[in-house]
Amino acid sequence: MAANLKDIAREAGVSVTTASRALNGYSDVAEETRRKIERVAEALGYEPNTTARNLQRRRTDTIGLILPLSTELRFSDPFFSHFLTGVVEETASRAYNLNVSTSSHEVEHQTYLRLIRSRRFDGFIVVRTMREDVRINLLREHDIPFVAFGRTENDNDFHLVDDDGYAAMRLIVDHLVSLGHKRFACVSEPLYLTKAYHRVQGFIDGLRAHNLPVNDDMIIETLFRQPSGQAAAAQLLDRPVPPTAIVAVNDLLAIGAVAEAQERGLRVGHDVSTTGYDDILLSRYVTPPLTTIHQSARHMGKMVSKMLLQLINHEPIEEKQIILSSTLVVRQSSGPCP
Amino acid sequence: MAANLKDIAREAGVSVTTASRALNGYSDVAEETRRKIERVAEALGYEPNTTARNLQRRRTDTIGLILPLSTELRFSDPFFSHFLTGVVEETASRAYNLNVSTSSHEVEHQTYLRLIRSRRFDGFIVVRTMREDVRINLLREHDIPFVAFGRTENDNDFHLVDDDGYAAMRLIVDHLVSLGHKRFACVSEPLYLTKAYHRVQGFIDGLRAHNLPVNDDMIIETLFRQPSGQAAAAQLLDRPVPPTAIVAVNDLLAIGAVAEAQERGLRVGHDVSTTGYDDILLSRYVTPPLTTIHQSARHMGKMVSKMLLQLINHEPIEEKQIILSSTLVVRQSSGPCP
DNA sequence: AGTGTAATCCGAAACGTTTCGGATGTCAAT
DNA sequence: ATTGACATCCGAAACGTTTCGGATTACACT
Repeated sequence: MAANLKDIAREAGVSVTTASRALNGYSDVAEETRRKIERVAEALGYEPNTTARNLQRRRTDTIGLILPLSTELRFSDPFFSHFLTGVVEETASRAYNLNVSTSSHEVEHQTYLRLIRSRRFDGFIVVRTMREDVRINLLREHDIPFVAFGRTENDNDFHLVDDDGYAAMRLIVDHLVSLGHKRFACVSEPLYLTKAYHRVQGFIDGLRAHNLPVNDDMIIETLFRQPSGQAAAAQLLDRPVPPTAIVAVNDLLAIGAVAEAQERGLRVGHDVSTTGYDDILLSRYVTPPLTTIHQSARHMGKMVSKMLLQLINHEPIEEKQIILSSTLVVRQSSGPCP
Repeated sequence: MAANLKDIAREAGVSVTTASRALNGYSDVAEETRRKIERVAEALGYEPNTTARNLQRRRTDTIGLILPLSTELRFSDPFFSHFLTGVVEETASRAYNLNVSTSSHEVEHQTYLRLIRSRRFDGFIVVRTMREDVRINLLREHDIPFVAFGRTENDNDFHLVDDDGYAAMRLIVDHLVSLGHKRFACVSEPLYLTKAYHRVQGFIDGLRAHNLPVNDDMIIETLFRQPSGQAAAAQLLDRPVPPTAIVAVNDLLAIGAVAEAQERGLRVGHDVSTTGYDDILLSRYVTPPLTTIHQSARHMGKMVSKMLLQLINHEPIEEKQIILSSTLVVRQSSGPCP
């Protein structure tokens, strides 16, 4: 039903070759012939069959983004959906396709192997990097273009964009220390995630820099969202000597912690201070509004995509690694130490 | 570098045909040969080239979802990102690919035409339906499988999933009337969106059912997010006889309205009542928590995808149109009429 | 008349897969 | 020896595009 090149060629009285070359702007076709072919193509509603073209060109103009869905689907995370917005905008603006899929953690290795070998994507965006990341190793071995959103623990010799969670967390600690806090706790996502790990390291080194004691039970490693934050806060506040400052590695965890404190009749920002990270929309509207770290998820999504497209098309890339610094936003969830 | 069928065939000492048939489970290949071929395929890390397979099969196992990006990118909308989560889950679980792209409103017609003709997708998910929807007309003309998330104004003879915004809005009005409210206003997204239109109709008919007056200036048509809601509320509260109940067609608009009321020193839930729609995460955590309509975005995303996959694969579909009823969630942003 | 050049055009192969329509060989039954 | 049935294999075409390497023609210049 849909017209193909053969139809055009027949209708215009030329060969398939000439039809193809005319429509692709080659110079060895007469102006008049070209116009004729274009007229026919227009009339028949011709559009090249993407699959056939991809096969011949040995590229798909498609990039893949595989969401790791482990314990909790990371996708409904507000921060991540902004990131994705940036990715979609950038890829669409360069006429690339974005393919979104999921894979559970257990089969991630096979999934990537299958996707790489089936030559479906010209490149990958790797999100939610882990300290030891099998996906990144795989992509490197196969020499497939990719850009990671985040780092791994050691060998970071690949293209990536990340925010400087370590430095940002030190800002948080400095801020709380300046408010007089001395008893700290940290609520973290799983530490196999590089992002969480860096933030916790920043937390620890921040305390050390102020000669404050650091010990293991100050850090609670849990999952990603409010219920986890709330449970962690409950555990902390039950202690004989509870912390006065609870530092969470993301906003949702902080919001859970705030809820727990409030259920116990504590005034957040007075009796206890809590901070988040990401500056999702929510954090401005909760009560009290959350002190947190602002980063532009959408912008990072754009940067990652842009770099990947440059990589795929062998365009020059200024910086192979981009580490963005994020800023502290002080709101009312943090206040002087009681 | 990546092995193809020819490599396998050579290595296993059979023809390409036999290699293909062996790996695709045809019965006319000897058990021993099959095992040999499978061994070779495994050893060479063979995975069929998706593009070549797609070309031959005349299908791509890919569905398209084009985000309309008009005045405000609808994608960072929390409700929508949950919807997308459902879509991703469902498509991935059936080994389909999901392709996400954007198109600005002005060129939507061309974009769809191009995508349809280039045979890139086996089907489409149409989101954010409009009362007159050119995309739907186009897809119908070309006889391409698609499922819409939402209805159009008149001819709805296609596959769709929607929530019953009309009925839900009547629940809202009933609730507010039972609290004694008489002076109403409605803050709406652009009315060319069927969703907004239905909700506003429910609002109007709800008032009529209670013999309350309805007039044009009770309804403010604006954009999608908090700033628009705030501006609309400002306009409403500036009136000589301001409304006591402000009904918004989504949560973000309601949150903007709440902010405006609070900046004027009004106590929301006492001096003025405000309601939202969608029950996004945020609405539970704002102060006061928002009375709203709960719908499961993720579930709807799953249903839309499921129906589309059934449609593509000619599986039986129980219901061509699914209209889900949503439930009222009463929180503290609505209270007795002062 | 022969040569060179430029402008146009096109046949055929290639990308990697699937599948139609046989071909070949074996073996039992006549 | 012939036939039929069955198991196993494969050549070649097809999907729709791009592109390499000429082929053809026209025309100007020796």
